[in-house]
Amino acid sequence: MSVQELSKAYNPKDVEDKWYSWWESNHLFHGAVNREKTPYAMVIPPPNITGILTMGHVLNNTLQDVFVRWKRMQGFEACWIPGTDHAGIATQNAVEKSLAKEGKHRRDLGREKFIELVWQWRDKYGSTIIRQLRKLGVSCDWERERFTMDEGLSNAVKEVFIRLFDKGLIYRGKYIVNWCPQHQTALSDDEVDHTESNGNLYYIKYPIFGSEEAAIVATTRPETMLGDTALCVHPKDERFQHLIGKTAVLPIVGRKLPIIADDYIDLSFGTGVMKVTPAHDTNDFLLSQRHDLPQLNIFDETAHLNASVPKEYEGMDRFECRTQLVKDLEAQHLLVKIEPYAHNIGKCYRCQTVIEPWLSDQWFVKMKPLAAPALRVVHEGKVQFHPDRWTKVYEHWMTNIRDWCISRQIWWGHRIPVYYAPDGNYVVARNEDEARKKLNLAPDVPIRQDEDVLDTWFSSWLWPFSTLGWPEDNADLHYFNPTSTLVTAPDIIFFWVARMIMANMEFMKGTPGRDGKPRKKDDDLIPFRDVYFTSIIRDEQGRKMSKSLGNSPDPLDVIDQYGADALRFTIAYLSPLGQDVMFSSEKCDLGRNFANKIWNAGRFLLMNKQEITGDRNIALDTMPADHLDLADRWILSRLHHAINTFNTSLEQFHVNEATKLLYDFIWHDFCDWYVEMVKTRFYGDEPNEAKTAVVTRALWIFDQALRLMHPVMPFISEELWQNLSDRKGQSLVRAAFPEVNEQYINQTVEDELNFVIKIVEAVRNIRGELNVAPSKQIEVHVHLHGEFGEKLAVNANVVQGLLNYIDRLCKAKTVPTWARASEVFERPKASASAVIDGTEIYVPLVGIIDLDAERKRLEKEIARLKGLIDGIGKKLTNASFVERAPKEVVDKEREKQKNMTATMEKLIDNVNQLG
RNA sequence: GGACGCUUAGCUCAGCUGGUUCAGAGCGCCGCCCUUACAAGGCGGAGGUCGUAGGUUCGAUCCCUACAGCGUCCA
Repeated sequence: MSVQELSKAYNPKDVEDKWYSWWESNHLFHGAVNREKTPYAMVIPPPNITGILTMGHVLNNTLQDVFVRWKRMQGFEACWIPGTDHAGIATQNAVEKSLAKEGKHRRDLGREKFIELVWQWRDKYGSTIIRQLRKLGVSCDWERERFTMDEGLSNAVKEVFIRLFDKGLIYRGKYIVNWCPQHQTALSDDEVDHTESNGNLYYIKYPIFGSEEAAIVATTRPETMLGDTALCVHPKDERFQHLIGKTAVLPIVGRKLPIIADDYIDLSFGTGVMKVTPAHDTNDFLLSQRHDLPQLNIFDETAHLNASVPKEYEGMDRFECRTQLVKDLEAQHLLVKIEPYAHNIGKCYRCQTVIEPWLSDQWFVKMKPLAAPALRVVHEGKVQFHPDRWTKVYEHWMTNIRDWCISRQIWWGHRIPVYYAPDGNYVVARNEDEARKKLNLAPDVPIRQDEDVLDTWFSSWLWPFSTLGWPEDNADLHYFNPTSTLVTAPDIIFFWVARMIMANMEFMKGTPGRDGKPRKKDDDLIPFRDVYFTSIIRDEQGRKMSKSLGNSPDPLDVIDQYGADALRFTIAYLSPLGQDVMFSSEKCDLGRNFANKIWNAGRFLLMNKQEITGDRNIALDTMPADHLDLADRWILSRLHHAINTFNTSLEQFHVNEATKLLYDFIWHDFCDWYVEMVKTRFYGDEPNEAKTAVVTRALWIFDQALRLMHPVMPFISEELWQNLSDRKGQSLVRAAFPEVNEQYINQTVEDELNFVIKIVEAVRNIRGELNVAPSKQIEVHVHLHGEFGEKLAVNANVVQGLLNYIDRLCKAKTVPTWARASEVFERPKASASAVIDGTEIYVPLVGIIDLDAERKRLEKEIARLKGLIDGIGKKLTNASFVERAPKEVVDKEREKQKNMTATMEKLIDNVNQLG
């Protein structure tokens, strides 16, 4: 492997696709039952087939990949199951839209033909996002890819419906849905656009039965009064205590309405008396359930008034009716006033028709019994949320859980497995034959399957086990479920996370676990142990990234421009646990520059390997332990710190910390200091055998660094790793992750090298501040004093080694002087100076030095020290500090005071010496 | 209206359960350098009374309370 192959700048395009297809074709991401290993499984939050890759997906999937690659390298049997979700309404809309272009409606085709068309659409466009994910480098087990409409997953859905139905947990009932009278379908909440619009607030008189009094009610939708079945006030509202329990008379209609009390009422809105229209307002509907009120539907599916209203309004359009009704109320002097009022109106996001909350027949799941165990496992910490605060949100929702409306009036999705006989009897069955048997129907009697399909979430809540083959019993399911970590966005904590916990706990009961025995305990029934809630990606102005704003950069463009590793690194670096992220593609400079730095560090080491060893292949299995010096021991100590911190950070789900650590370790410790120090030895006069040890060790450490960074930056790390040594077909994907060896962590060594670093920085500061040209060779007198100076001074060889480093890093010639009694020390004239941990350095610069500049520089430092010393002095003269603070703290302050004072005094001497 | 989160350098953010010369990093800015890995780079430097007001403590960016601003979820 020759260095000529490495270009001067890193070019991700040369390496990314190449390695990805190599990894994939070698099945390196595949996980399989392996009793020797502990499984680490994850399921992907299935993106929907209409989607394209967004920055949210980038964050989410980068994090998952970091975790799964890390665990895989640590020797776990890692398995990350990918797949997609059929997204009922969104997909149906996409296909209907293209049909509309041909001037057709789905009803023109009929259900079967239409669904065929959706499948064609799915085959054509449904894998876009999956292809895009590969560009990001994610190590999904593609051999296990699933789709929520697959046969297996469809069977799971059917099985679950039947089991819940048989258990009495699924029922049919009335529910308010978002109804689009134009499309004549229910819409999900997120398909309704809420826009502020200017309407009116109508104040209407409702006479109290058997009294002269009237209650005044404010409403934005007077026409719905025809469906009123009660009036409601707040139980603590003093104004209306006397009305509670009485009866009001509905104007125009004459129906008697009970007056009830409920603390749902907003005391400050309108008059404080609310009309209750259960069939046409969601909150009123819930109120009617609590108070057992009738629910009167006054609209048909096109939002025209039906037969349950007085004859003169029947057949009217809802808005026409409003106008007429207002006129009629006015005529009867029942209209008090009309005020302009701005409020939110829900409109169909496709046709902008005003949504009608509409009462209709729907299927429900009873949630309370399912919620109890799911609440318990989170409460007891068996499933842990990160950040932890989501636990509270979850508990609140779960304790107030409502039944789940699972039916949708669309065609694309899992059709509800309910069959009706002509007499209206119905059964739940896996297919028509079974239904006939259950209903006891002859083959020639017509039978009808329910028209509705199930909510898409009704298939995705089964994801952690349906993807593993359930309801078929198999080893994968036993081994990989429960999975380990789920990474997802917090906005679907209720839709998805909570329901997965419920489903897993309900349906895994009795399934054999890892030990082969039927599962009973909560620990075996949970779907995952940890849930990581990701940040929300915003643009630089803090707005959510959204399709309609068009403010989201296309991740593929970003990858094209910066490389996948740079994007991954940057997004991980920018995403603290639980905080939103302000992203813009320019921020990927950070990751790209880092990748380039890594690349060039590798290039440099390879060049020197070639130079020193004559391009011999070097095995990097073990750390060469010969010819170690302080710098070597230092970088080893730093490396093992880094491994330790990386692991701890990821264990705590602090991915951004792990990422920062990589950056600091590689850029600063390794490149800025270690590599610069190693150059001294590469270009020095040590025997070649020693140089070989040095370069091999540097390569070995770099090899460790590549392993460390691989979970975050898989492409560049693999490329360099392959170049470092002959890997004989092995991949970094499955190489061993570095392990901490405490032996290498050595604080004394770090302190000693930090002493050298501080000297170098002091000399550089002198050069910079006094404008000494970088090319100018200078002399540095180092007068070894103080803790480190005196310790180091014991061994002249060690001192010389360190001074060589200083020479190289400062472009200087150091002159050591010893602070021994026997040595007479003469301070060099006209020198710039500094004091580091008691050791003094002098840079004699006759003729170059600007004495005023040096005086200013020293005085600034003296002033800084004086400020610190004064601060400490104040503390130490404070009797209560000395008495109450722990002794170590007080001692430390005394020590600091002593050292700083000594340093300051030396500097003052130096200023005086300048003349 | 309820719950939660955030506010630190010009910008984006670290600071992980009060005390390390604690006030930091990256970008941007200023100065000097194409020094034989890297100008996507190196070296040096200037920028902040840690949102406001109180409180606890010997000691507060950190803990408590209130307030202001921003944001999310629920109603």
